[in-house]
Amino acid sequence: MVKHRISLKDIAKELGVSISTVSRGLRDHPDISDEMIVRIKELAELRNYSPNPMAMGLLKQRTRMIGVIVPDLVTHFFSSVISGIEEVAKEKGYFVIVSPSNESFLKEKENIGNLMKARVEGFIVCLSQETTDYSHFEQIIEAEIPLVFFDRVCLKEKVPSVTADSFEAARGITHHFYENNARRIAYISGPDHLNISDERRMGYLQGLADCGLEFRPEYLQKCDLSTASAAMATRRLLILPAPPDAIFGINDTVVFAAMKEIRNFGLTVPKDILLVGFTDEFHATVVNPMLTSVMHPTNEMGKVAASLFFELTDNVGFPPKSVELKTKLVIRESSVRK
Amino acid sequence: MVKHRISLKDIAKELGVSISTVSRGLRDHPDISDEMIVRIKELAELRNYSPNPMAMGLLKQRTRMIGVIVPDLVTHFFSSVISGIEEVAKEKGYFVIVSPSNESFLKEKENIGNLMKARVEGFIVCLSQETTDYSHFEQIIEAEIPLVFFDRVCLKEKVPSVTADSFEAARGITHHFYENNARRIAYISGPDHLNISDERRMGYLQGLADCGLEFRPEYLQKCDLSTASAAMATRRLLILPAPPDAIFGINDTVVFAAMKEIRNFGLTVPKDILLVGFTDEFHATVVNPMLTSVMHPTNEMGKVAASLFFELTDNVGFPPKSVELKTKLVIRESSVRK
DNA sequence: GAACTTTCCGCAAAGGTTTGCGCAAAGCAT
DNA sequence: ATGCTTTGCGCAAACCTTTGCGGAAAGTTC
Repeated sequence: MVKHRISLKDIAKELGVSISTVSRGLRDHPDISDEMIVRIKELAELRNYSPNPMAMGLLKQRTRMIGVIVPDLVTHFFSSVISGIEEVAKEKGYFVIVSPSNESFLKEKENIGNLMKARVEGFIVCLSQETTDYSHFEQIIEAEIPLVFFDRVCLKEKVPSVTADSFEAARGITHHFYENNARRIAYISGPDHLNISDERRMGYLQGLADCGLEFRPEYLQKCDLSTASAAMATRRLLILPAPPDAIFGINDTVVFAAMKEIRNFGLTVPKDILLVGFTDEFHATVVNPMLTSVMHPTNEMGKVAASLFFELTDNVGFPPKSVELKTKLVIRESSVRK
Repeated sequence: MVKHRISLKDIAKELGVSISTVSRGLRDHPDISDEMIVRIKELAELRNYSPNPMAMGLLKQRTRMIGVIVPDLVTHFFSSVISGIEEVAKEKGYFVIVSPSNESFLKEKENIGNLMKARVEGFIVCLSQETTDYSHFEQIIEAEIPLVFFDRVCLKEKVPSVTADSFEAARGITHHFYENNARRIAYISGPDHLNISDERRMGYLQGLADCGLEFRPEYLQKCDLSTASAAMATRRLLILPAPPDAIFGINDTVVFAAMKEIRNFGLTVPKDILLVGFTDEFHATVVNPMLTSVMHPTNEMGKVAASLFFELTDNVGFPPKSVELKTKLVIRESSVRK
């Protein structure tokens, strides 16, 4: 059992005053004399007093905790978004509890249930790839608990969100491929219901149309964001009679897996196939050749998500905002033909 | 403000019984009749009641939260360790609050201060690379709060810990290099005060001695675990009059940075330089050539750390345990010469 | 000197839950 | 009928902090 922690009662007893005097003294209440305030603060400091958040929480019905649900931990993308969230949250005196769903719908629901039980004051969420049923979010909305989505979002008419300009980014990639003499351009997508999959697919189609290229269904392959299924999607492209001469994937991890498969096939990047990813992970510059990728303003995404969150507590009843941040294509070796 | 949550009082009022009856009924107390228990549970379920953790916490001085401090989020290593911790913690009805220190001593201290304020029931910690002053941990020990270290550890005589067999692993790497005809073997270390740095260095030295190779100080370069300093350490090796023909690094991220530097230098792996890393990240199989690395039983490390944590609450006063887990060298292209 | 005002404290209720202990009613033994 | 035991509840204290409001003592005004 933990040693007894110092409470207002202990301070009060030692100073020979009441608990309410100590409580007010620590908060510079005008009813308390300056002399008394000094005595109280000095002793509190000496005794290493800090208020008990459970008592405060019980009284004010506040935990000062925000639940953040991400589908994956091990990417710079999410790490940087979380950093942005924490920066804004900390300014407001809030904790962030990160709960990875590991791309599992059931785990996502379970995490939300657990965080509800822990009485977090609200949620900032990026959907798992399996999530198509949003009823667990409807319950949060129903309970009037603040909720914000980022990157992979849903219920935009009810919940504020911050995303990236995926459509334009995918369109830009397709243009970039075309400008590097690629004519058989493929896209390895994720699950259809994810807004990022769909927006990138639409951008890809628009890009093809822009360049006067015909859409070929066999050049649009899906995977479930695992490296194994990404490898299989790549294989399906490579064994085509007229395999693609350029491929982009829904994120860098998918493209890393594609890169392995291309190499296993005895082909080389960029000579045989141009390659581009999304999210610009650290390893984009480690792999050989270095990977062209779409850089997201991830830290800003986190900050915007947290700002939207705090705006919610101030502005109940306003229509939810949707913020779209601009991305940038970082061109490296993998997508350039001399 | 959040809508009113259902409390025992509400259930009691609706059933026309007392709060203590409802409280006991929900817990199958023998003083409460079976009939009453059924009525109470049915209504609680219908009203979606869940106990308020702040009230419980105030009463029992428990938060059911464990603070987990890791130096870095974006590696499969830490992600998998955290998974192991969470698995055991969840079995015990506990939450895990993950606080990354981002390899910063000050951030580590701040995180601990914040988690103390949040009244987590204890800590499971992996040291930041900057940590040489352990007074913030001494304070935890002093307060009789459970504390366990993993991977990068300190205060082993006071605090239970779980590590990997770094000495044997480094020794094995050195042997492996030797068996692949490397004779100028280098090690890119981390900060000296980290046990993993030191143990791997000792294993390296032992391995050199085993193979009848002379230790050359210029083949032992240090970095601070950032990719920039890893690149510089690599450069210092490459510009030597007799540069190494094999290099291993303290972790995969360091080795990925080395890989880039070697390529920038116009050299190739493994033809010119054999390469090996630690922690066997996912990208070890993406990079070309695929990287040989030391695989750690990370999920088990997490489970052992959490088990040690819960043992602490049961067995106060016992000498702290030190568990060392076995690693495995996964041999791939980067360290094999035909 | 009396009446009124100001200063600077303290009491106790409240948040939600657990639990020691008390009590009324029913059951049982003599 | 009486006395004892068992059953099945309820009361209220406790955890820690904030805060509305009350009150004693000092200060001010007439």
